[in-house]
Amino acid sequence: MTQKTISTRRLGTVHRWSNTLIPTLRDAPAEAVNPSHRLMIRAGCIRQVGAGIYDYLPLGYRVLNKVAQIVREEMDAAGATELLLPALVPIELYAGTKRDKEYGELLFKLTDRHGREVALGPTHEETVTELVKGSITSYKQLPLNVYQIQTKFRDEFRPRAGLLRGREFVMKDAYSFHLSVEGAGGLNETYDAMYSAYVNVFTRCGLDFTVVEAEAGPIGGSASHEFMVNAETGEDTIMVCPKSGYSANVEKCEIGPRSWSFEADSSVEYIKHHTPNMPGIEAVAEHLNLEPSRMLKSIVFQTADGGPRRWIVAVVRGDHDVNEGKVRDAIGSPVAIADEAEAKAAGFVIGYVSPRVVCTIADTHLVIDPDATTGVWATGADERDHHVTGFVWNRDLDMPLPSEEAPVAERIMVADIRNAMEGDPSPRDASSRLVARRGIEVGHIFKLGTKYAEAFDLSILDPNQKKQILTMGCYGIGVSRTVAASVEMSHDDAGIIWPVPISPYHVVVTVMDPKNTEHTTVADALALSLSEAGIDVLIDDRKERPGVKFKDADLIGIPIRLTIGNKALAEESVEFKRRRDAGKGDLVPIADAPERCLSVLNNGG
RNA sequence: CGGGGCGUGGCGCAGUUUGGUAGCGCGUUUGACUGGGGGUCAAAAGGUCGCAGGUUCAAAUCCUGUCGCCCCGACCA
Repeated sequence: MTQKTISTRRLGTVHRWSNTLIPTLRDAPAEAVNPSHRLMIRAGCIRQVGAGIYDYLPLGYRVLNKVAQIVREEMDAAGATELLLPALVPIELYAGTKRDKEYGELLFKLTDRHGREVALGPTHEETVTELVKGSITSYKQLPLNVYQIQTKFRDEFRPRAGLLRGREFVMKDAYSFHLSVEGAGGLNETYDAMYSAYVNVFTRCGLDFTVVEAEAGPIGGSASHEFMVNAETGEDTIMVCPKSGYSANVEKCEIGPRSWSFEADSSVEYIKHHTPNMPGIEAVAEHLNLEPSRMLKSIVFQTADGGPRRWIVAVVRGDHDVNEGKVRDAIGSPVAIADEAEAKAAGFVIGYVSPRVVCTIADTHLVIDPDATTGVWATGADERDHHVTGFVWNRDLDMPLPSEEAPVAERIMVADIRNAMEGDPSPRDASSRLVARRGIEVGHIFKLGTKYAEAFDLSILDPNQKKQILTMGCYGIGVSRTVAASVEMSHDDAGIIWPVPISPYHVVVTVMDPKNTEHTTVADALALSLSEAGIDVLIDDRKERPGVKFKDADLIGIPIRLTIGNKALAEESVEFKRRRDAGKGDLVPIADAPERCLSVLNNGG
């Protein structure tokens, strides 16, 4: 008799604590500092192997896989398809886009037995571009969006905070290819689809997050958004307008209109002071006994657009920070901090530069932040070891000054060129002020444009038989970082509190007395019916004291605990407790338990 | 890349100043008692003190070098 095999699928997983590896720790290793790092180690999710290198133990790996699976489903639903790229990438590929230099030390490099140089891929723009170049032959195959979920490598100078900044980490990267930016099949369409997919991913993961406008960064490109998990312990600062909903990375955040003028009391005396070895604002301010906010900070940039070099002196208030991206946007050309030797040769006294250089050094332009206009200032004396006080723009600068009506004068302009700060006017609602919040970047989407396609000459004939360079987008999610971010976002003194969708198990069945067959029988039956409802179950069948099991259950953060003990069994019940509730929970008839679990899990645990 | 700190059983730490045969708590193993929020008692296993060299009769301890790890800053998808 032939036996027919049918495909079956288990809905939920049932594991026994005694059969898996969950080495919980009462104390975290001294070197772990961040909540996610400490708790994930204590909960037996990860172990440190080296700086920025970790083992993923079963518990941690289950969470990682759940996040990855959600990412996968949403990417597939948004029209992207998965593939796998190599971790080992020949160095020539990165040399093609000069990123072997741009990444510099961040790139893990190794030499194989034949002396070839190979990099451990930190990201794969070059690899996919090369792949697509060799495999796409017609514009009819566009648009195309492919992605991979895999380990990436970056030799971070200072890895830290556990999974938040490792040297080896799991990342999803998607790359899209288009004939155009606008229109059907264009970059914008896919970018928007990815944006929605990302919102879905992080919502489904159960995370509290904010989408912010971001700088494109060294990867190149135009528009860019970051997805930030809201957490006090986050490394990134984001600015939010509570009224309009505008939010942006602090590096990108615009500042609303600020009124300004160059009028000031010109009766104050202009005095030169000896300030030996004090190129910094702080020291000078202290020496002259005034606030840094009464000083001007003048940073010398040079244009970096390949054309004839111009000097750009960015002037902000002493307590503010110049934003290079804003300077670039203001003058409409890429800029870089001036080469110190060249700037000195041109006559800049680096460390003691004042706005007056615009009058004395050729090809020099001034960009002034509104907050650095009106008033009487202290600034450099354009002379080594000297500063001046009593600097007044409209008296001490022999050059046409702009006004609010005409913010660009001959070689001087006023523009928003500093980093936003809490309390600054919102750029979207004049009546509102910006608020600063902390976040952890878990996703980033970019419109890359043609940078990589050009570097690899990735072009194709369009319907008009014209050769066209392809336009690209790239979309990353830090999968392992997302896991850590969710712990940063959601934990308490007792341990982790996993969001339901990414929790390693949904229910932990705590068996009070594993030697009591009634206990184990009920536990097994319960686990079975829970798993049939699609619930992942961990049975704590260890011969441990109840206190140990309760503490561990809290530590590893499973959303629901069902306790099986004599007290509840006497009433044909189990004890039901949500992780986020305090106390002992309440009795639920055994037969009703799966229903109850399901309804609580469906409502976010 | 600048500044600081730390390497001693699985984890947390003492011992280093002033050299003298390595200790505590937790955890682990065995037994007994116990049995609903990290229990008690008893017994036991487990460390060439990161590594290498030097000084010394003698080095966890002093000297030199080296490797590793962490924190702050800078930098950074």
